[in-house]
Amino acid sequence: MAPVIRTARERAREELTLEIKREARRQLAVEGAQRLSLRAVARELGMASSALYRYFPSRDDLLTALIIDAYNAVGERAETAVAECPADDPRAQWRALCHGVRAWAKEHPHEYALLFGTPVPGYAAPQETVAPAARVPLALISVVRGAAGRLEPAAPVRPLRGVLAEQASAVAEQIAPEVGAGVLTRGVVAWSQLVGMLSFELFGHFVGTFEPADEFFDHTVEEMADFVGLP
Amino acid sequence: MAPVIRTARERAREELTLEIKREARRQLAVEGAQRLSLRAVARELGMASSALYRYFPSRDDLLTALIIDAYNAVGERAETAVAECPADDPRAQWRALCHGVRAWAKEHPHEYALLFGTPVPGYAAPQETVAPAARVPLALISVVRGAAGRLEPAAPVRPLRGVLAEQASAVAEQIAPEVGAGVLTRGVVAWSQLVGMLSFELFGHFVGTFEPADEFFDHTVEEMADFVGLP
DNA sequence: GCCGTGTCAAGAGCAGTGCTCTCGTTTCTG
DNA sequence: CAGAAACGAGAGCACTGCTCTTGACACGGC
Repeated sequence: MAPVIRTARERAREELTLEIKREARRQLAVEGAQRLSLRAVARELGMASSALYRYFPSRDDLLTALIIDAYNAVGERAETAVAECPADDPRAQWRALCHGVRAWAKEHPHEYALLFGTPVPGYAAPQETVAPAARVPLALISVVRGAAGRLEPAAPVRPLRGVLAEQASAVAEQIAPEVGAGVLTRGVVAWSQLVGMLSFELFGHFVGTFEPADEFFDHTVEEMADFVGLP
Repeated sequence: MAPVIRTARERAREELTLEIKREARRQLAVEGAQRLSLRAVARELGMASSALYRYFPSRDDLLTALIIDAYNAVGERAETAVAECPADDPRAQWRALCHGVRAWAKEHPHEYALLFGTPVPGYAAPQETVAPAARVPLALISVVRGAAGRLEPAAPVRPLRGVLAEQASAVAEQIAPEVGAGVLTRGVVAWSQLVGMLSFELFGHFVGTFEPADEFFDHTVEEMADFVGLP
């Protein structure tokens, strides 16, 4: 594909792009996306702030790059967590996935907030983010898929109706044709529950009640596995 | 308590404080918290920006005031939704509460983001926000409480252990002694699921799959009612 | 080897921000 | 009524994202 060796200029460009992202990520981790400043990044790198615009046309573009990297980071974490489990133990995979995502979120709270908190710019969710963003939910569905045929939801799944039935079937057909639309929908419910729970924990909504939330998290992961019907 | 008629100055102060909040809320609704600007508020009100600091010592304080108002708004919405249902129909109350919260969130997406999205300032969650913030979850628990004795979780509740058992018992004792710690914990799970689902919808994580999310929402509300065991 | 072309960093500058301080004026209170 | 407290306005500081221009450097074709 792309040649391994390009001109010195292009190599320098690539290197500087990485350097900028690295420093931006550092500042993001410390101060949060809100206070991420292009000028501060440039200052830290010893370059003029205007020079930075040769690499990222705007602050939002830099943030978008960080968002994509973050999605890929948490996505890879989820995928490897699943891969490290026995292939015939969906429940262990589920556990590992949830705990992996939580560990990543607690290590990078500001990046988590960037992904699942308030969208920063003018609602611009560029197309190139959707693939990385789908990695975690896809990994989650793949776990359910691996349990197809052995799924035993503790409570009967309510039948889907109307538009929802179509939506769920369309998604199931594309991603996990082996599992029924009802169970797949439960997987989505569990995914949104996971994110809601993590947001509560990281954004401070548990203070004074379920903080620290470690055991609450463990318990809920188990309950949601029951909910989906993982063996 | 406080005298009904104070000096003209105090009345003007109160009125201007409301006016400032009103204009700030207007800008918040249009632009989002990110772009809320003290100077723009002052400009719109025809006053010097410095004068505004006589009423709110900092931008974060103004935001905190808006946060409290928003918590109270959604809290009241949830409470009236419950109150308008038959007292002996917990499931209808649950439905009304969830749909009321969602309706409020869709009417005021930026205020929702202010409450449940990324925390804005340096993690400052002042003490005076916790009471308003608790109104929705308290209303939710009150619904479960009203069903005490008739609760029939479709799936058996996993026993709580260790720290979680203590946390849940402490909360239950203070709020809903009639319901067991296990069911109460399921209520908290449902609450976090509700917020996660709303965040997904409002922050654009459902585009291309479960958008529009109306029927998904309806379905999930029922499933979570089953999960908690509401009759 | 050279030289035009295009890329690059840097500086100045614009419009905007939160916030502070000072300075007269107005309003309340003892 | 006089002193005190509260008030609005203005200037100013340090900062932001972003644009435009200028001059230097590296690159590829001749």
